[in-house]
Amino acid sequence: MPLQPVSRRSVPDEVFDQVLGEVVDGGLEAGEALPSERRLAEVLGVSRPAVREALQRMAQTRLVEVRHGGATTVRDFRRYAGLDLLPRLLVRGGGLDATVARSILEARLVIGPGVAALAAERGGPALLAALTGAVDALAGTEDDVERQVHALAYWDVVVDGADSLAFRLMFNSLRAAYEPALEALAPVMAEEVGQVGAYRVLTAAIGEGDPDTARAAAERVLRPATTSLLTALRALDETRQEKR
Amino acid sequence: MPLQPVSRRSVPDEVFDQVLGEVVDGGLEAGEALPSERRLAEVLGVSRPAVREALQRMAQTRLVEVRHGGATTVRDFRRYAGLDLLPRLLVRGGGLDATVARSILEARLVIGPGVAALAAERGGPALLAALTGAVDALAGTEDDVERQVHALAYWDVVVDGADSLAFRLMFNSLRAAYEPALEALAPVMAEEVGQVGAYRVLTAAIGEGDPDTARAAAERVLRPATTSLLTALRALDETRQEKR
DNA sequence: GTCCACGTACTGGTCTGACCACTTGACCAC
DNA sequence: GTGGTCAAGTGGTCAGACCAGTACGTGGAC
Repeated sequence: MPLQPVSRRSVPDEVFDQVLGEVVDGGLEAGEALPSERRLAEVLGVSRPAVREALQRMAQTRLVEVRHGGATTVRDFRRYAGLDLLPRLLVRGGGLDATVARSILEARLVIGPGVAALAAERGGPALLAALTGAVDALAGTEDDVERQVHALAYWDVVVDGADSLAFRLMFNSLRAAYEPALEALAPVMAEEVGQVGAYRVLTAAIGEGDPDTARAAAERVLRPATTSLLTALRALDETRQEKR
Repeated sequence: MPLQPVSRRSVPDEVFDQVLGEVVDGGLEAGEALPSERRLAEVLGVSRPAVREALQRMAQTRLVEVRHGGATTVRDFRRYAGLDLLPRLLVRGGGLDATVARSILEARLVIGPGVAALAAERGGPALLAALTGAVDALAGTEDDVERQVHALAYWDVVVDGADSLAFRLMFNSLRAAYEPALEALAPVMAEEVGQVGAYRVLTAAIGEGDPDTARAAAERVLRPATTSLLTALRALDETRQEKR
């Protein structure tokens, strides 16, 4: 049995999550005013510093605007929130949000080839060696979860090779959304991470230093699973429509 | 003279910025331990809650790891930080960081066409109308700063049309990095935002609903300025090399 | 009557000091 | 060695106080 570290949620964490939930799940509309810190503290049965900490974190994420002397108001997260909010929006309301999942798949399909092209442009022998190592690790296991971990590590190397901070940070944010669901996604991602051959082709293309070839190879890695997942999501959506 | 709202930096803000600076500008390496909250409070001459608030915000950004009972340690921001850190990294150390600026331009060139393609796929007459309105606004001014604002608003509409939360959040993060420097960038961006014709072509392509045409049109909008800016950045870099 | 100044009652901002909960590492008994 | 114990240091939380800024009603000046 894989023992898990016990999770100890702090009081401000709890408050943060509750307020966040109200904001992203629609309990509080944009422009609406939050209760005062004192009032919130009273209602939630915690101290004011705890509430304060949570609200400051909300402000940092651009989800609320706090004005000294005035009320703290909710901002439109669709308009202002950053990519770091993605994990939270993906699991909105219990299960995965199909719309959000779709958007992540689409984004991946756009960004992956772009990063691969940059990596091909900039990478040298060292990058090729690192990629080869990563793909060997991928080939060395049969377990779907492990394969996903190795595939993620592979892309990590690609992003490093692209030598782009913007893409690196994007990748970090996307990974933060992806990793928690990694085990649950094992069955649906098996198709993709099992294609060791496609990864080898991509590796060779990047190694050759030709951006266009690398772009195409990356698309060949990502496209199949993306398409079938999008189809599955659409079917799911239609099922839901019928239920109404 | 354009009066600016006075900036009232709060104490935790100040602490946050200082610690953030230490972390991203290399004063503190990844893995290193921060001074204790009490010690930091003493050294900075502020109360412990103020320090605490700042550190919690650092933790939220995945820049430090705080462990109850143990020391707070610095994490590797290149590996864990999200896209929301981009603005801060762009202006590292006084001026713009050329490497980071380059990466943003490259990312823009990858994402813009991708978003345009999605918008073409999904948008209807309403999107076309909104885009036309945005491009008309762009055409209606000669001022380079205003043009940039309108171009940004235009892309905002495109992103809306793509109906993708992931791209929307990415756009928000990138805009947060771009907007503060908007005025400073007016001269170098003039070339791009002055090409009203290219925007009209893009608008028409999206309106027609053909993803590939839209992708190509978006690239024609973004490519020229991207290329010349990248060249300029490279030249800048070489100048700096020679100075050494 | 209209308008503006002002006071009041609220909001968030900050501090102090205390105590609890947890981790670490040294020490000690086995 | 192994495991238990304890003290010291760390973050976690709280209560209460006071400062600083904003919103709004009320009054007086015109």
